[in-house]
Amino acid sequence: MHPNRKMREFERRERDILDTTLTLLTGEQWQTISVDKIAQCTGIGKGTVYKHFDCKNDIYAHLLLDNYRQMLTQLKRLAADDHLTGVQQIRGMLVYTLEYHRENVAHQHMHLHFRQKAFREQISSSYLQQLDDTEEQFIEAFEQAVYKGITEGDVNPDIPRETMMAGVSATFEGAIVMLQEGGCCKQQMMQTAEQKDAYINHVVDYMIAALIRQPADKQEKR
Amino acid sequence: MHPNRKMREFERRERDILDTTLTLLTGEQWQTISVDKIAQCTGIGKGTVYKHFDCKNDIYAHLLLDNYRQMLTQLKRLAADDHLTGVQQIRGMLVYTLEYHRENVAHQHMHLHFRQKAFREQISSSYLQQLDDTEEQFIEAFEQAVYKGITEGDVNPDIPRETMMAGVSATFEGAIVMLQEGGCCKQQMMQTAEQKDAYINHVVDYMIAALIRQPADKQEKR
DNA sequence: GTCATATTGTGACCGATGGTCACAGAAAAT
DNA sequence: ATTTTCTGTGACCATCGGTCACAATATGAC
Repeated sequence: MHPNRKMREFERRERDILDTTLTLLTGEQWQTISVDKIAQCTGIGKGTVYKHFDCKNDIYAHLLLDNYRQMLTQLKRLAADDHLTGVQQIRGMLVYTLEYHRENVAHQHMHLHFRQKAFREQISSSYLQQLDDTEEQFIEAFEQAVYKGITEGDVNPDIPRETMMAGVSATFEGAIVMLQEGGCCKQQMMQTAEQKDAYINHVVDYMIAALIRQPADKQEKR
Repeated sequence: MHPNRKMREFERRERDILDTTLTLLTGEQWQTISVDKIAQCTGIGKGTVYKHFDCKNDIYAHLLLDNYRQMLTQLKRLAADDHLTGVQQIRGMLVYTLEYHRENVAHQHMHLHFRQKAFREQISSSYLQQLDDTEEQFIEAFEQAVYKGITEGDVNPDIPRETMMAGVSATFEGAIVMLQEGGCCKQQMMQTAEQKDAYINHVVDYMIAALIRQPADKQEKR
């Protein structure tokens, strides 16, 4: 009983650290939050934090992983919903994920941090692998919906899979970058929630259109 | 004569700092390069560096600006080339810029750094403005080519400008992220130059096709 | 209840880093 | 030759991520 209780307390402590960090992240940037501050706000010593995480960025990685898993659950739910057509599933996935990023600025920053080589190289390999695995599952869920769309005759089956995935994932990744407030040159373009919503709709329309369009080589004259 | 000579030496010194930094960047990441190291490798004192740049990241911003301007020159050259159709100009611009990122890993990292809110908030406002201005000019050159493509009947004029630019810029921005080695989940997908080249071609095809395709709403059934 | 042992939390400490500034030394002016 | 101006410098500071010897607490034996 006792060792079990200990373990639960240890895990509760870890949750505390993560929750505290999340709270701090609503008010300031990751870079300005020191480990000492996290420890103090959690009400523990700095050394204790390092009993739970190997390095500062592992805390960040853990939070990101939590978010990824939450999103993945929703994506899988969409993929399993047979009331929807493939294209509707695709649209639902894209809109859900982009809106998630829009609503959760801290997550936006985490995601972009994760794309930095230096960050990926520093976090524990365990976190790196889990994060990559989860992203892989995003893609699988998406491709499943695409396949459904093809069998239903909506998605164009002639688009090479590489071209399609290269385009869609790039557009998606870029949209997250562009959704940042002041994250791009046209600062005034992405301030209000309405503007961001409009942007999400445009970009999703663009991606959907790319999936259902006729093959490009019949139209383009080089 | 003397004050002039002084000024020239001062500027030469600045070039030295930048060149040294660029050299160091081929071997290690920006985060692991200390200002002290830059100063020592340039053969000057650390304090002198801060006579030229207000903060460490300003050096990075200056290098990025140099690259942006170099690219802009080429884009403008393409936009002014009347031997090319609008679509050819568009393709040239996209391929050139993406290949520039592919060949210049240091620039890739600079560009992604620039997308981070923390970085944009720290660098001098002068650099921020110049960088944003230059990006704005990228878009102008691109839109000029698109307009040419429309008048030539290749680019679909019915695509709402917002949808088009939202999609293209997102795809473009995302492609840069994806081009990173180990920058995304499928590590093995983007290692060799051939793979990256193939990726660039796919993603450019995708973007071009998006510009010349028929309006989406006539195809999609919601 | 007491002592011995094991486990876990802690904050002083370390090395490194970005940034500052008083001052030395060179150049210009007189 | 002397004063004045200006520029380069590195010692210095504050901060931060990370470590570890030790303290505090829990566990177990008798």
